[in-house]
Amino acid sequence: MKKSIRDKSIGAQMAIALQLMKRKNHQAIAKSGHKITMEQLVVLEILKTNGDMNMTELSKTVWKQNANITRIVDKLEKRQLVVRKAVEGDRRAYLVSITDEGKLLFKNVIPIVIKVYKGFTSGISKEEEVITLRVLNKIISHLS
Amino acid sequence: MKKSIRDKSIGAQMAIALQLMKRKNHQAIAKSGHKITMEQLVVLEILKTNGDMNMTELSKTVWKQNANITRIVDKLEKRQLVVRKAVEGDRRAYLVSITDEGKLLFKNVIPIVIKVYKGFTSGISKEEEVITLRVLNKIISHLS
DNA sequence: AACATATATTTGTCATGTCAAATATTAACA
DNA sequence: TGTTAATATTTGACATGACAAATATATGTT
Repeated sequence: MKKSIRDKSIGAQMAIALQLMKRKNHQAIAKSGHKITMEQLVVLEILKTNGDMNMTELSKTVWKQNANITRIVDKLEKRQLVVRKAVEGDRRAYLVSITDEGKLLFKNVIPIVIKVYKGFTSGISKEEEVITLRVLNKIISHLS
Repeated sequence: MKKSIRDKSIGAQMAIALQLMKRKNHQAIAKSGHKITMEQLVVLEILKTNGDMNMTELSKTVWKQNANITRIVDKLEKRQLVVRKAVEGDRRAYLVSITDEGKLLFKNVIPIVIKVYKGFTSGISKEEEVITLRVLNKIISHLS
């Protein structure tokens, strides 16, 4: 058997699995008539559970770069799912805050994503899940 | 503990790990003075190990959509790392073929990627690796 | 042969990712 | 206090991802 960067390495399989996963989620969400990307949904969730945040906190929490968060928040704000609120005492920063509309959309879409998730993780034992998470977290800590 | 689509789910951690991994690879390659993306590198490898392929075969092999492969091959061809060769008997298709220059670049870049890979997968036991691969492959098969 | 259908590939549009550079504002220090 | 350094955020240029529609050519059927 030939070794390769693709063939059966954790990195390679992760890339494939993630891509399929995102595609499936996008499709399920679109089919439901909603219009939001997974990335946007994650930002909504973070704001919903953690409360208002500035851009830097937000980008750290979602592990994305500031530039990307800027654009995601732009789109969410255009649809009034979040708002930027001035921070007194620092005119460089502001807080991003989820709106009621944002919360509602999140509430409607999240069951779709959960259903998809359950679908493709079925048949994975508790032990397998624990070990896989441990491995993923090791990788993350090595990389960050 | 609150459950969430991000918090500690395999999907969420995969997304983070993969992103960091790709970033690290890009950085290491750039630092070495070479100029190629991981996606392009994977296409080169596939062509190198599997021989010439048409676009449809190529996209299936790398699990990407045709549209994306078209653009990746465009860029590789512009740098003469691959060439498109006519297929006799079917003027719709052609074969994509890696050039000597492409092989050389691949040979030079691959050690960098392997080194990065070893770095972030260190401390993962054989058993953990096997189980993680099994889980990833289950997910892939559920999704495809 | 003529027309409909299937296959192979590309193109357009938009969302996200990377990096580097630009802005704006605040903090620090000589 | 004035200049420099640090922070917070955005913008620009480019690569990739998704989907749908457009092209071109082959194939199948009547």
